[in-house]
Amino acid sequence: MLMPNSPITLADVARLAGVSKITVSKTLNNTGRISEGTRERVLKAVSDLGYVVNSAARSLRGGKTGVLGMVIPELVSPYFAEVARAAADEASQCGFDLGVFTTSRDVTKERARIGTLLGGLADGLLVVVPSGNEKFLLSLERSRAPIVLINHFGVQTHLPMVRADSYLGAKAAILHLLSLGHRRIGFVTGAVGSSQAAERLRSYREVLAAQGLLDENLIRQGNFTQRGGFEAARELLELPELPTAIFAASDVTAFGVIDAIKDKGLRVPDDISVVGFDDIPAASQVHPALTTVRHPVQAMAQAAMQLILDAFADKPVRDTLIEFPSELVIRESTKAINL
Amino acid sequence: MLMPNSPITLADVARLAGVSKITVSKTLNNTGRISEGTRERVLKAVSDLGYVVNSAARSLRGGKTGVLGMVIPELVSPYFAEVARAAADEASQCGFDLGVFTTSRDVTKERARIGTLLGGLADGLLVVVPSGNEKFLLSLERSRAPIVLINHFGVQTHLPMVRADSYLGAKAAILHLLSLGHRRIGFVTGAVGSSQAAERLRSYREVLAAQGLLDENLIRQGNFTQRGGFEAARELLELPELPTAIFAASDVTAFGVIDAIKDKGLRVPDDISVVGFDDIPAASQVHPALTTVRHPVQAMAQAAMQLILDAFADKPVRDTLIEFPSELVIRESTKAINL
DNA sequence: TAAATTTGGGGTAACGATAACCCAAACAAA
DNA sequence: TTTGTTTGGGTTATCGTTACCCCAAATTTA
Repeated sequence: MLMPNSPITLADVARLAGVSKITVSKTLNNTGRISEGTRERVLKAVSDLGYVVNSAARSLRGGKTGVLGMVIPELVSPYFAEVARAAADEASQCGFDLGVFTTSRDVTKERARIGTLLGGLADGLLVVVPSGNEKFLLSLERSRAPIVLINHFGVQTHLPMVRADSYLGAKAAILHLLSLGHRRIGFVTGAVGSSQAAERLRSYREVLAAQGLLDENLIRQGNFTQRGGFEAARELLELPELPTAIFAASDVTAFGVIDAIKDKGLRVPDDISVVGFDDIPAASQVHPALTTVRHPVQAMAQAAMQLILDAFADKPVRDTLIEFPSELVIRESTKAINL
Repeated sequence: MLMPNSPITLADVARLAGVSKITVSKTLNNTGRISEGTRERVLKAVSDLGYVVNSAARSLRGGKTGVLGMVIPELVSPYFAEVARAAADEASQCGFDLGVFTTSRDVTKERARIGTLLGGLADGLLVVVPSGNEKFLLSLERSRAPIVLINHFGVQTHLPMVRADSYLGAKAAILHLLSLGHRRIGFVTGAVGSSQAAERLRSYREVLAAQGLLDENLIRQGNFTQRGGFEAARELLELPELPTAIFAASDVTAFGVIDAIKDKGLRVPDDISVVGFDDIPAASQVHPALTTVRHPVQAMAQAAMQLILDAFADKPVRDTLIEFPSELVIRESTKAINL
């Protein structure tokens, strides 16, 4: 109502309501005894003035801000976006706001961002695949605020972690293709340096090698992008003997693979079956709907939130590792081989 | 090094360095005169202890947190993800961190979130399409922290805004299709209630009506999802006389449309041309690459950041409205009509 | 030599909210 | 009437940082 630059404080509310600051604070936080009449006057004053608590002050005093931070490499990748969404949902359920901060895979930024958040802006932190070195993680372990690592496969740490399995999920996908009669199964890898991508590739190699079906020539480098999948698949499709199925290290990669197959005039799954990984929302919306391996991001987010809450409650969480199995979701992009 | 629960403060650093808190503060902020020797001792102590400034305290004192907040309906939508990415990039360039908060299109949440952020956690706010009512926006206008509205088309406000045009962009797309000889042009709308979707539809109607080509039967309801586009397109493809082109209100919708066309055994663009809207990253990565209307999100983010910086510098920004033209990007999904 | 300036650094208070404690008044019990 | 208890609410101190002001020593200037 007055100056645009006049932040409204407890004192303003107290003055208008004719009580002390403490009474206002107690009213808003439901601590202490307040008579009904006073409570109403206070609430009216709060509403009239449009007062909102200053989280910085509350945090400084030792209280909570009600904000959790999430540090994530990027948002444009559907998988990360989905992880962020799940975490925000869970946080919201638990009465927290989730602020998502991207690092653009830049270690310095990652570190700076986390430092800022820990510096009183957030009550806790969800850190997705930090590339951080050991010293950095050590410094995180010392932090006052609870921290949970998500999908971390790097250096050892005592910080609690939540992970999704990649190895067994990939294995299930390959076994599915084998059971459909496929023998020449191509693979488009994920980005170099991704530990999850490495796990998926390892699984592919081991399962096929065990069957005597491993052909290194059927492995092509992707990068988790659609274009990467497209180009890798195009190479596979120029082989003298075509693969009858292609396993892509991510759903987005699989979309590129499907594009390439269709571009070549072939059909999915009639000519070539395709399996993805992640089960991003789009996977079930494309045509043919994508057979893929689902990372249980919702369950992971739930577990991560629980760890945060446990830490708030001073339960011991150090060295906790919760790993979720991934699950094969069979849709329309895979089919028994044509005889 | 010591207790895990011992946040390190200026006082700790000061003690180790053998100086006062103020000297440490001055050193870190480059204010005041500090001798070279003292500076080095302080910096060493900071590094040894792993000190990070407590942003809450700094904010309370009247300083900046270095964090900007962005409030956005959701993250899973590629368009919003792209807007968030652009904003984060720009913020980063200007030395800020950007925390992204989703509202899940829930007005209460939106309001609560913004309140929290304004309460000392963020120095400024980028608010994307708030569904807020007038009273709420009024309360935002009173805020101490700078706020910029992005793509807001709702109730009037004095808050500075950055927008992307939808009307002219859609017009350019339709004119493009007309110039290619298309006369039966289908339209798949966006979500009900989206002001941008409404603009695009209005443009479609007006341009085609002006040519005497408007056929309400060629308009189908979408919802900005791929499935929505798929189903709407399937309806269009069952018309006795097929459209030769389909304009989708978003790229994601267009992907669904393309799926439906291919599913029907038809080809894009040979049988039916498709145009999207937004130019999300995937648009250029699919095959055929999507002809679409680009929203200049990077430029918008840049303008929004500039407004925030201007507000910091006490320049007047009230009632500023910056509108960016959208731009037709012609790729492979459109083609002259077959004769 | 005395006065003025610079250099380097510290003391104090304040930002806004709240936990812990305290204090009146009103009422009940003995 | 006296003591004890509840009710309703205020006082004080504190979180970590920094703006403002002050002070002592060193150096320069008159």
